[in-house]
Amino acid sequence: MMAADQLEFEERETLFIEVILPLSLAKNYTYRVPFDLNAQVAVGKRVVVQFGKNKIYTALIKSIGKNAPEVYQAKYIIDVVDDHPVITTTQLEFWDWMSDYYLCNEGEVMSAALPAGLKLASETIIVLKEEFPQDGEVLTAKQEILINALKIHNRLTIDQVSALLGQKTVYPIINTLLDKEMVYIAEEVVEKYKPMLKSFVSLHSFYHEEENLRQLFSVLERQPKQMNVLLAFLKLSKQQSLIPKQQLLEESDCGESTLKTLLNKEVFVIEKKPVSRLKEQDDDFVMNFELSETQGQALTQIENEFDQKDVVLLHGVTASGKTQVYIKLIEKAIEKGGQVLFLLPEIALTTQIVERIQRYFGDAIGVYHSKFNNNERVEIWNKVLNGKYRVVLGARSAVFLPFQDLKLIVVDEEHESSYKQQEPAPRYQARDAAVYLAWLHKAKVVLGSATPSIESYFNALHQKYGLVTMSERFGGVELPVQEVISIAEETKKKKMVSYFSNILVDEIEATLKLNEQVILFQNRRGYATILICATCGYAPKCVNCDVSLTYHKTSGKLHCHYCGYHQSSINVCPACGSVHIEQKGFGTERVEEELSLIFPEAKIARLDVDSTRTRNGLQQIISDFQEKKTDILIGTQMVAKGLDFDNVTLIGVINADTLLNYPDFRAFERSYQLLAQVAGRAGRRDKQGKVVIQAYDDKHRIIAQVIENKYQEMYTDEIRERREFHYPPFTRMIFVNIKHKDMNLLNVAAQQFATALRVQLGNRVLGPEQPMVGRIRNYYIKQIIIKSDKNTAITKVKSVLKEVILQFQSQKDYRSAIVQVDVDPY
DNA sequence: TGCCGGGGATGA
DNA sequence: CATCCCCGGCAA
Repeated sequence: MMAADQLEFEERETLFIEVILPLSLAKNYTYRVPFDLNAQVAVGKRVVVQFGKNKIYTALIKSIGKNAPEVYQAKYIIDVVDDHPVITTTQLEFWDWMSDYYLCNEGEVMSAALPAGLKLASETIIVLKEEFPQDGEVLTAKQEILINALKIHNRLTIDQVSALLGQKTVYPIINTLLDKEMVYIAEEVVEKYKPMLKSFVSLHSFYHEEENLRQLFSVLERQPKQMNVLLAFLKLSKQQSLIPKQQLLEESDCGESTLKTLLNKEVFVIEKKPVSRLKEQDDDFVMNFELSETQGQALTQIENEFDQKDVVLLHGVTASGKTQVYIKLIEKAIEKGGQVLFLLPEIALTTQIVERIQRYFGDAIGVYHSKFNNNERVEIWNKVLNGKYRVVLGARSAVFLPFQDLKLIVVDEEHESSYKQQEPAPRYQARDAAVYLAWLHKAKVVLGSATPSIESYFNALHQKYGLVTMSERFGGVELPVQEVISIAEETKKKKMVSYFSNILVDEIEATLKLNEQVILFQNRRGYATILICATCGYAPKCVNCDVSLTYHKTSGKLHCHYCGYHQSSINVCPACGSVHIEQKGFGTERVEEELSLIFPEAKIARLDVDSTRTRNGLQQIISDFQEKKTDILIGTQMVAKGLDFDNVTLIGVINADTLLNYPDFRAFERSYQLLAQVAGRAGRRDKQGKVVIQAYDDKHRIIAQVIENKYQEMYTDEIRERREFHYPPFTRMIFVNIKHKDMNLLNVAAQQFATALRVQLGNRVLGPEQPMVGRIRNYYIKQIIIKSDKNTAITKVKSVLKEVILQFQSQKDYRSAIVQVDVDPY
């Protein structure tokens, strides 16, 4: 028990808190707590602080101390936002690990982890002073514009002013108006999360007295409409405690006006209450199923492995029914009272698997991915925090949710590259992060895939993970018939119609006749990859990046796929004036066009980043295809990722070579996974599917291995090469990208950086070298690769790297260089 | 991240 | 010379 005088002392004690700001800052900052907020501060709560001259942010309390910083005077915090911590201590540990492992700032982790709705930042607004001196003031044209705009809009943000005046520097102008005392500046904190409010109707407390209510009945006898509303209300109130206004109006079949009269008479009162915007699930709907023998065995094996190992790799061929096994595992985990995280590649979250699992687990399940808006994400966050959600289906960022008691993590399609965040920092691999997160919670992990990543399979074979294999397709679904076509030979025999071999065309025709659907895979978007002048060889390039522009016919423009730059297309060569412009290479757009010439009747849709850019584009394309509104779906690798369509019986790969020729040590692994996944989409249930793969290099070993379903053989080949050439999993890789606008300065800087690393790490350091694309968004790029073998402690490598970065950035000339670190860049 | 001040580019 | 833009430094 705390003595009264001690409490007094505590209240008067000055506290200092270390906070994480959601910005890319090298260190955390310390603020001072005013006495009256002492009782409210706690680790994991958010506080409002001023940072910089007048910006206001929400920062997160990381620790609370009693010592004042020695070298500076700490500012006071403005307020404490939360009643209860929104971040658990486990999460803070997880953040710590992430910033440490992936070599980034805690603020960057915080930015990635918190849904935008939980991060408030202030915005500077300019407001007109009410009693500003009228007339008499001589204004410049720009000041005039601004004042006039303010007279209409009352308040403007800095961005709006900037747009209004058409220039970036606006502060000088604003400052002149400040001096004239015509306007003032305010910081407006936008509370980003807004609960959804719904109007509920209740009876005025006066009528809670039975006598009064009886009188009301007699009063309303002559107003049948109002009586209706009252009766409807009483009827509804027997069934439920809260009566939504909307429901009452529907039930009583009356308009707003009748209700309004009753409100004016103070019979009813209206109250607005926050309601969830998440769709509630029917939880009575329980779908029961029995596991097949193979599935049952897999389940038992996984559970047995869990006795020894924390992570189990479930290697199950496509259509082996891994999902049912997951469901049983999830069920058992939540029976024990814990929570479950089910990770899926982003795109798979828009589809059937979600529905299936949602239907099974009812309203104890939450879905979390980037297509949700801010408010919805905050609501999901809170439901995970207070334990209402027992299961969360989510994309990679779901690893940041505030789990209380995680028992199991399932990572489906474990090999998917979309688990790796590329940009911005933290460049984390959600699958690997999940393994660490599970360790924090003492939870178990299942990694599932039909084509496991080389590193996971390696871990399984080397006893780090358990391994469970399902090699039988569920319900005896037959493997698709696969056919490889040599584009070179078919061309020679004149059996190619544009990009399609006769065989593929015939197959498409046959499939459409049966009213079945087709997926065509072409791993390039746009229309033509490049335009090139046949006379002089000139090819239009991006002004910001060192890449050729891709021609998009839909927009009629040349697009840069790296920075988004676009310009109108050319008919005449700007270099030599020739009109012979040739198109080289082709993408999904072109395939779509050519195909519609061959099959003018067929309904064709395209699934790529371009066609799914709009809010519901992706969902629309997928559901149209599912509902058979489209016959043929042409897509980039998006079509391979966890999409299941029952009626698809033909898959065509237009050109497998683009995948195989990709200059990366993972190209073959990726090609195998992609082709196998694409092929796996053909023919489910009772229909045997067909796969047609077109390639110039039709004898490639990867294609043969896909066709013959020889994962192990592919693995053995790959692992041999990885060992020989010192690639992961035999080494760990860290990419250091250094960027600068000045090419010469960059060259010197990168060279020096590499030399500094070599002093301590020797030949583990490779480069600097120019990456495939040597300039993006006007920044030249050099890449240094650190390959550390298994025997070198990676912590040592990282601390050396940190040191070198620090030392590098302390040099005046190099301050403007951007250093980006990517740990495990795959 | 966003603001400030300094220095260089641009232009009437 | 004024105005704008870009860059580097800095914030507790």
